[in-house]
Amino acid sequence: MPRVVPGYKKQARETIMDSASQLFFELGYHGTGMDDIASKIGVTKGTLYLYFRSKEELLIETCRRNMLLLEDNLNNTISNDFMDSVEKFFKEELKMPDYIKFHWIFALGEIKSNQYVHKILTDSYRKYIEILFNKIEELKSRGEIPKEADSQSLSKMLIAFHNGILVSMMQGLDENDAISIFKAGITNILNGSSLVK
Amino acid sequence: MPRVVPGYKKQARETIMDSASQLFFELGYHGTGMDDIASKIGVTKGTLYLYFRSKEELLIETCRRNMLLLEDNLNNTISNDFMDSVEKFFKEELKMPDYIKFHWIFALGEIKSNQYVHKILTDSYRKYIEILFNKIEELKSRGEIPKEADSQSLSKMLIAFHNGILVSMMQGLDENDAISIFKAGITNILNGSSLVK
Amino acid sequence: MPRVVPGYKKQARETIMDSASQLFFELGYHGTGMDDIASKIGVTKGTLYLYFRSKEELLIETCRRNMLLLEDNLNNTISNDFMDSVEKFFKEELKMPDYIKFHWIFALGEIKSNQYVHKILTDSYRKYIEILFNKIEELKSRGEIPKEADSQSLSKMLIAFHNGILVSMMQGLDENDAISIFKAGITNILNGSSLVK
Amino acid sequence: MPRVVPGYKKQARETIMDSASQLFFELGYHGTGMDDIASKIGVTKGTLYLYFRSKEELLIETCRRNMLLLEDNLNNTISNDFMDSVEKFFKEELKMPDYIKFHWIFALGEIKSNQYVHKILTDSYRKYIEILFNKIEELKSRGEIPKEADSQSLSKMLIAFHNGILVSMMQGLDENDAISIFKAGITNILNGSSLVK
DNA sequence: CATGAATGAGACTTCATTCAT
DNA sequence: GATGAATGAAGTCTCATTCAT
Repeated sequence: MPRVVPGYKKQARETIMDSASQLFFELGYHGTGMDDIASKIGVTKGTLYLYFRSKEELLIETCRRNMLLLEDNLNNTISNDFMDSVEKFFKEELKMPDYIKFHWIFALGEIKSNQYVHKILTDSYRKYIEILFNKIEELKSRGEIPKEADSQSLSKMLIAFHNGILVSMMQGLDENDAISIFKAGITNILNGSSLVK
Repeated sequence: MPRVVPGYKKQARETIMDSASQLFFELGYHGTGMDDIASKIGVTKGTLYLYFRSKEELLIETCRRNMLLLEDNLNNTISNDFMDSVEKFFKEELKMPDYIKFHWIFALGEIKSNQYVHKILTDSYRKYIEILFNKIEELKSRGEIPKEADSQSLSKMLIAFHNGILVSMMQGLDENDAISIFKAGITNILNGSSLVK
Repeated sequence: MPRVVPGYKKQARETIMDSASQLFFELGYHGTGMDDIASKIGVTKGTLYLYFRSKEELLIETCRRNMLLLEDNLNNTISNDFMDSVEKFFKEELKMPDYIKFHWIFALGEIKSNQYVHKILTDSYRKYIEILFNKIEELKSRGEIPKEADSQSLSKMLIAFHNGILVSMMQGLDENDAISIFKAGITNILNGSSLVK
Repeated sequence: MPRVVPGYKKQARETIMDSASQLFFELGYHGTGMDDIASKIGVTKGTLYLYFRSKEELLIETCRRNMLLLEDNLNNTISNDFMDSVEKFFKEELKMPDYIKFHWIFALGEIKSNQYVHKILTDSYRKYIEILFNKIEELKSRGEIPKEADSQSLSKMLIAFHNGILVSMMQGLDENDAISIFKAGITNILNGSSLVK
């Protein structure tokens, strides 16, 4: 690890979190040793403790960072042309490495046993709802979605559908299928939006 | 534990799998000790090894059994009136204890590191697709769904949406919301089915 | 196990000791489980405790019995024609199953940690010396061995040589070689007996 | 344990092997716990695993090292005056701690159940034969042993006799007796060597 | 007489964490 | 800042022994 560099500490933390992310995703949190994380980036175990107080802190920080990366993608890609931007959003997401884009699926395994992970995931869920809610309201005001539609419910449906597709990918759904049913599903959900009371 | 009872051994295995299921779900696979599983049902560690060769075997058998319980619910509730039965299916599912209905979410955490869990989950995915595919073909033949709809894609969308809702519940979506958006979403997806090429 | 037979209990103990002997020899004392011993003869673990108070008792009794079998062979084969009888003795010994003829080699591994095994082996050593001592004195009185020879030392040499050959067999010496060097060695030792002061 | 010393790791391994050797000899391999080995040298169990991957590796390395120590003694003491050097060899051997000089006797207990121990012991046997064979051929060429003697057989006899005496010592033969019959026996075997066909 | 379910102590091994260097 | 030796608690699994049936 290089040092005496401004922001060095921050960079080192990132490097460690990358390593941890990948391994947590592949081996699970408990299945991953501090040794594994360290040797993957060519340092020794002890070094990790210079940057993170404990393995749990590393988990939490990693979790938080990865959720932010995913949210960033939503914020960066969503635009006025909704259908266009959902496609762009999803394609960008699929370009991310598995250990980022599927990160929250791994994290769900820790949600019951770690209050911090729990908070990160539920907060994130609320944030997604909020972002989509606002977008949908905007679409309503532009007349692209009927005013009677329930924006709350629509947001939740869109999120559920999106997450469900990622889960399906882990169970064998291939990427091209994922993209095509993602677009079709989103369209159907929005088209049928007047039905939601 | 009573003994010298016909089917006793099978019953004992079930008891152990119930205990394991709950704890795996709450603490994660690696976070759960054989001690925990044993003492939850009032026996000692050693006893578990009379019924399962190893902790991994216990994981796999538990996984397999729980997936079957979920599939059973689908098979038992699906009927001619599709919209009626999806509602029934989902309500029955929600009645199951968390450690059963959310079981596969926990299992996803092991999917990368255990080939048997991987197979169970991917096989299950394929089975769900097949069941829904057949049902949809039937609906098509009865004219309830346009013939142009792609049954494969529709099945995958329905599954993704369903799974996504369960994931959302773990992130804070409440049960009543879940039911109402489940019904609405399924309706929308099916109504828009003609759009899927 | 058949029962209601006179001497049944004795017979059952023999059967168990045979099983134990073989396994102790193949897997070592600690490497052998009560389960292994029991299942080899088609009974369950619990049964063994009807015949032996503990695994240690089983070890000791097995040890004692096997040493007696080996001594019996010496007593049965030794006769007036010494050179003839040593050959007969050795050939008979080689016919015994490995777990009997090499038994004491296995037992040496327990000699330091079990006082009873220790006593059995040292007693046996003294008995062998005594038997050979008497035989050699007899040979001396018949003039077949010079009177100046030290019968004690000769006995010890013969025993050492014999045991050393069995040890060599476990290290790869083949049976035919064993027989030929056994005869030659015994001859040489006796021939040179006048040299022992 | 001191550290950051050149060769520290090697030294630590030696210390551990010494501890293991003694305990294996006294309590047997299975009778010895990693705890015992560790606490004898004032470290904790975990430390052992920094130097040996497993208990079995520790056994094998210990076995190998001890056999080498014994071979070294043979190589270091054998010289032109054969009778003189056999005595020196044996006296040096007797000076070694019990857990070294009797090590192979303990190891024989594992020979049937561990292929590596098996190989170490059989290889060692072959090496001893080779060393002695060469020495005897040399003695023949110097006319100290009749040319008709079979060097192979003689080597095997000498080894058997030597090993048999060590076995006898474990069964109660005292050291002085051992030395005197060792010398006498070797002499007799060599003197009678012309008889071996 | 025989079983086999259950035990519980103890085995080997791993691993997050600490700390002297 | 980084190391790596050491720890000790905890994990999985085994096994001699007991006892109700």
